[in-house]
Amino acid sequence: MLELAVLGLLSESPLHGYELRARLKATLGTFRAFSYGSLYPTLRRMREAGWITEDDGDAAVVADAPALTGRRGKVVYKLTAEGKERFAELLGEAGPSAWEDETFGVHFAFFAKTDPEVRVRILEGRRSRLEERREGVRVTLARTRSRLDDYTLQLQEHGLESVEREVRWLTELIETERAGRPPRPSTAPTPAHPEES
Amino acid sequence: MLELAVLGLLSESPLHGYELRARLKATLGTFRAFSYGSLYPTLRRMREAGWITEDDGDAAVVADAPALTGRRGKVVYKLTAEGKERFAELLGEAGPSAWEDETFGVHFAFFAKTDPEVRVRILEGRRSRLEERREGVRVTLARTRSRLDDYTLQLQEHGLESVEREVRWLTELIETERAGRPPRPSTAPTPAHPEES
DNA sequence: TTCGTCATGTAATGGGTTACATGATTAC
DNA sequence: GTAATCATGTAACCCATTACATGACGAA
Repeated sequence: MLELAVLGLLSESPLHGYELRARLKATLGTFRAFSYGSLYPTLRRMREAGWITEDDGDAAVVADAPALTGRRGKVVYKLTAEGKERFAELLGEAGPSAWEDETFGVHFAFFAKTDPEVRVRILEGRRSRLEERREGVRVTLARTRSRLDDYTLQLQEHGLESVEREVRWLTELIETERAGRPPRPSTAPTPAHPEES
Repeated sequence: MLELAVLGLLSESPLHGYELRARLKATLGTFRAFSYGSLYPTLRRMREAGWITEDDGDAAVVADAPALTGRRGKVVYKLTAEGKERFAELLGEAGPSAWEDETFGVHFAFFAKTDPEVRVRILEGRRSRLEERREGVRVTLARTRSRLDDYTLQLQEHGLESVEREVRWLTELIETERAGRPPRPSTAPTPAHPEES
């Protein structure tokens, strides 16, 4: 998960850990957040796996002081050839590993670099996943509705509506994909000031 | 998490593990699912903690065959006095542990058994949590919008709308709470047949 | 008699989090 | 010179998952 996200971001430009995390936030939005406690170990593992290397960003600039006692300064990472391969491999996956709750957002975030056919298969896979879930909820809801208290019912229905909303979103995206158009976000330019009461 | 859910369900009636999982699904809906691999160990821990006991459901019925070789038949669990206390304690929590993403749904599911004042504080806590997140996204979105590709943008905006939707939902619930009314779900009785194309 | 579903459980593993420790750089 | 924020990292832990193993029971 984090691995894919890191490969994706580094495929655009070399970055150091701290900056990487900021980009992660900007790229994934509400979908997911990662802490340093998982980012740095992941970077180490990826380095050990040979997918990234340290591209000593400003090492030259401070080339006098460091000498002994392990580095001190930004550690800029960049993709290796194997890393690019690995990224391509992950982008090609069009199974559950790409459309489950925890993973879908990250795959979607790199759709611009994903093969159009893979995109459609992932969108469809996610949609049927959600449709299954929706039907499951509808069935148990129909069976248990009368026994549920107001709050539980409220929770069920809010959940159901969320799923239905995402299904509609996916359907639109799939249609757009089939038409070969890019998904132009038609939304207004996001009001700077919230008008919530 | 699972612990609270189990305490909540057992506070209504004694249940065995398998049934417990079905109720979990019915109660939490789209919010969360648990596997047996976490349910059974949790039940064991809770038994060891003294919160639940085995209320040998139909042990009497099959009282001849079992004898040696550890049980075979349903293991029905029920709350102990300590379990009820623990449940009340968890229901009283009105901090982040009740309104974060992973926990909110479970707490909400047992709102019918939660003190009205605690309910409002949890709803408000969750709402400001989401408002923070919304503002965070709005800010980074305003800063990076032009640099984002269509898909990333699409993801951001879908996420933003989801958050806004939940904020509206919470605001309605809070108003209803303040008015002292129960949250009657006004939605139509859920169409049995999906009319998705 | 065999298939589906009800039912209970364990072992290995995974993928993260929190809290902590440390130090460099920038702005006031 | 000190506070904020940039920057890197580790250790302990948590809460779950997957895959597996086992077995009872009812219906075809």
